[in-house]
Amino acid sequence: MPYSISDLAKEFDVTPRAIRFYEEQGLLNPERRGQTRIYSPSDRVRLKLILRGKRLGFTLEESRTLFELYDPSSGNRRQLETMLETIDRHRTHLAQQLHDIQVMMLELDEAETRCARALEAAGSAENNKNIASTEG
Amino acid sequence: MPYSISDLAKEFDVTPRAIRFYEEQGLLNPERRGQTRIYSPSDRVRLKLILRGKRLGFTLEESRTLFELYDPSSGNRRQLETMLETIDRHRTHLAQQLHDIQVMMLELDEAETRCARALEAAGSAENNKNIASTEG
DNA sequence: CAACAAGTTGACGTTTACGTAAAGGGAAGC
DNA sequence: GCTTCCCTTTACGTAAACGTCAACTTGTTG
Repeated sequence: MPYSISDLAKEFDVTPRAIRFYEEQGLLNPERRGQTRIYSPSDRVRLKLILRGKRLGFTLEESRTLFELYDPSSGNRRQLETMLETIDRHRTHLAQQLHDIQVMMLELDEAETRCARALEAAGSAENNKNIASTEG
Repeated sequence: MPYSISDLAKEFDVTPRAIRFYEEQGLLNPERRGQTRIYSPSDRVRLKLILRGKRLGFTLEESRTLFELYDPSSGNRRQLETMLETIDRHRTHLAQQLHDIQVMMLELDEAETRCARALEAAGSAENNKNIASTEG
């Protein structure tokens, strides 16, 4: 059930150095057996969330504040309101990204069409060359 | 119809320094009147695309290669095939992000619920205090 | 027991994407 | 003509997120 640092590194295709760095930044807190880090399944989930955050362009700092949203019981009224604002900001951000992705996907479709057309043209040109050389 | 650097800077909420940097990296090529940069509407669109790329976590380098996809006529067969691969990579990437966003939106909903509950609890506690102090 | 693999802690290096002066040009207004 | 903007280039500084040694400890395997 527990993982070594290289277990996680291999599974998620990151370096042990990166994982240690996330810990240094306060995003992970694995147990230790002596000096050696021992990662629990929940540490593993955390790492997963960190990497998902990275894929969405979040800084490690942002991911860290997102983690705090998982435990709202520890906050006073003021902190809870800040949390709600944070959630709203992230929602807006995600909605913007969602829109960006959809538009870009359409553009990729168009780009693919243009490329395919250009390849076809190049292909037929090459065919002509081949025909010509075959004819010669 | 043309824009100054500060026009664009204001419109897109970036610094002139950033815009000059994008040019330095080969992403923009505005005309000049003397030394002064003059941006056309298409330069403006380019800047927009750069910033959209940034929102999706692309490096400037990646955005630059994406721009090249807009003009496939200038490529030979080998380059066109590379372009198609690039398009496919980006599609996969965007699909992953799309998924990440959807999952995270659900998680934000849950987090909001937890926060609201915690606030409610804190609120009723405060009410009790108020009642107690009103009662005293 | 020697060697090797895998882990550890510094500590400095690197890339990306700008920020931040410094020093100056050119036109517009008083 | 002087000041005030806005623009310019050059150049060094910086934050984030690791990469890359170096030097060392800790099992474990031949």
